[in-house]
Amino acid sequence: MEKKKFYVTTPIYYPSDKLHIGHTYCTVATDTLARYHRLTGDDVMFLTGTDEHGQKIEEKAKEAGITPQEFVDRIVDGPRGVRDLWKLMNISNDRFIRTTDDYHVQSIQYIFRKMYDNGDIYKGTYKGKYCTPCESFWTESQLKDGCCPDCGRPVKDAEEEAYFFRLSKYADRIRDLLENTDFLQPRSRVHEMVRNFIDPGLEDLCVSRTSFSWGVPVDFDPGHVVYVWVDALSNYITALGYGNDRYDDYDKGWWPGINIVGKEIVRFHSIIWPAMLMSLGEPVPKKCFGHGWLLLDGGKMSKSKGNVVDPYILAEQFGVDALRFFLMRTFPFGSDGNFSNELLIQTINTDLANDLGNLVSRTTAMVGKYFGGQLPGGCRSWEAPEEYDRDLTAMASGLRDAYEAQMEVFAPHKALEEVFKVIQRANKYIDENAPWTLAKDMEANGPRLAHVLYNLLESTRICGILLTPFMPESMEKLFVQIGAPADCQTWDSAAVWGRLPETAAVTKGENLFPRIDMDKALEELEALEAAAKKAALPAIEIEPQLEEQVDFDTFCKSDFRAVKVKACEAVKKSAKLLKFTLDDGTGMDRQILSGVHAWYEPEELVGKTLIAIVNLPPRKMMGLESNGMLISAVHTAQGEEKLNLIMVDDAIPAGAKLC
RNA sequence: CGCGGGGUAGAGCAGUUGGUAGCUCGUCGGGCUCAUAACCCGGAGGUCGGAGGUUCAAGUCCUCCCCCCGCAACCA
Repeated sequence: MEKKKFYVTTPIYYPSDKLHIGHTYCTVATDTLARYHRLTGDDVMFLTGTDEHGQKIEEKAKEAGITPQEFVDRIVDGPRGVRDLWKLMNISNDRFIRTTDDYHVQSIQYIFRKMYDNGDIYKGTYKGKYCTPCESFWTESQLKDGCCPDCGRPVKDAEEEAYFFRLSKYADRIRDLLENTDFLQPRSRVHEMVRNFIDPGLEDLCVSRTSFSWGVPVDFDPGHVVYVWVDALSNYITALGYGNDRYDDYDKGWWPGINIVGKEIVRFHSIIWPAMLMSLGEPVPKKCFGHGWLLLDGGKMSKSKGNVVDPYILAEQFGVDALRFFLMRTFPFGSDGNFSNELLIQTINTDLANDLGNLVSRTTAMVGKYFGGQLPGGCRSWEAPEEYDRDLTAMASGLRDAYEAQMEVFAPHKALEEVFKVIQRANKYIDENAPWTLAKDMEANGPRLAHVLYNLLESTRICGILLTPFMPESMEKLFVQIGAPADCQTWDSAAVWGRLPETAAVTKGENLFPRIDMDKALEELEALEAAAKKAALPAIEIEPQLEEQVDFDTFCKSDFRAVKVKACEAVKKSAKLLKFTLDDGTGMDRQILSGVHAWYEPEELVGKTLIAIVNLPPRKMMGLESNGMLISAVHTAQGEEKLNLIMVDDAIPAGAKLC
């Protein structure tokens, strides 16, 4: 029998900035789903990628002084870029599409032309508010106080020639798709879409731009580039080979698939995307699932707020599997959730360290301690099972079905809850049997003890299989520790109690999930985040040069002299000021105050030859008189101001004039 | 009346078709010692935002009001 095909996608992310924990959440969720389906025996295709065109990226690249292609290459393929992140997070995507890939561009042109040829794309006039200096069109709603949101200058009505997609033509079919099928999930999003966009009437969509060039060119009308959403949404089929020769999976029946998306882009995926497919005469996706957001302090995380969470730091600090698990376990998929480092650590400690890790640790330790790492044959069965024996085995035996029911309705958090009920039951089972008491008389109780430990191993085996999609690496380690061979790690075996060989070789290895010291970890995180923030700042910044010129005579009025430091001390009650006593060659000591204590200790300056301007009018600082100013070179490094006093060769006599 | 989501123990959250209000952390007390100062049991703590209504029965359904948060055409 041919395997069932399961095609699942993440959105393609917009690489205008580094990806954050929210992108990671979505990708981990999709990965978990893909791994789950592979486990159940489906033939899986898992796609992710990047959406690389558009005005914003064009602008960002310009700011950075590189081409848009160089810019996206850096974020996608560069160090700690998109691909690195997915590698780190152990994402098992089969394919990675970039909208700048040749084959995709070829397909987009094919798709655009096909929709044009069948009459669904037509040439019209785009009317909007135009900001001339920014060369940008804005919608009414984007305007800030009626002005350009970028530069704040007034906008004017303007028109440009553009192509439009007959979205309105498909309004009824889209409404039917949303209201009368289970295409869009969770159901609550349906109402939102229908009320907001279908009810007021779908307008035709402007699908080309002439105001910028970083996009897929409309091949039959130079000057126009394809609207990024048409470009982006199509990736789900171009990656299968629709309209190109690179792949032939579209024809092999991989489409339709399932689109997992964030709630903010449900609109595009549940209205525009199906309409495009209808226009192309292709089937709409099987499902569109709009998951919720991770919030920070109850609000949205955003670059502008400066509160984005870096997945690299968390994965490196706590482990990839722990982070993956936390994301899937803590937040109901489909609604928003509040992210915090405390919650992350707490979840790791409670579920992974205390419950699961400790269960494996104590079980394997006892098998080692009481039976030398191998249970005796015959331990699988027991003549007169206790109530709690039956309870544990019943729960573990039924776990796979309960888990499956939740996974099938996109509720990974509930699937995990089912697994942890069994893990908690197993911990309790240890107490109920008190193996350490049984072990006191091995002759009488050895067989019973072996049976108890077998039940525990078997329970962890079943849990381990079902946790594999969430924490693939850790579960591999688990299987080694409990001695479960490959045929005891399968989906089928998870539904059958007693598949673990009685005499499996059990080894107590490293702790699977070490307990985390909350206070210490939070402190370290804070330091890491601060360091990352600092590293993100420009390495060196210098003051821009003055445009205004100074005439020679004016310049010559400044009297710069070499001066020698005779004495130097900190000014009392001042954090910055140092008091210099200087030899300026006149034979009279000159006193200058200078705010350089942050960079220099007084004693290290004594004897140095510095440069000062000596004909500034005297000025009082902290009650002391300063006669002139010491000259320094100033710049900013990683956001921090740096200052270097100008020191010259000590052979230069005090009072030498600079000119 | 733009649309949507939310307001449940000190904190953070679950509560599917209405039927004794649960979970994690914290807190208090007890047990155990195999284990990662972990595990197991028990207690205290909630008029489920407010008001009204339907019902034998409402956190759950209906109406009105208050508060918070998102979205409103290129932020998962």
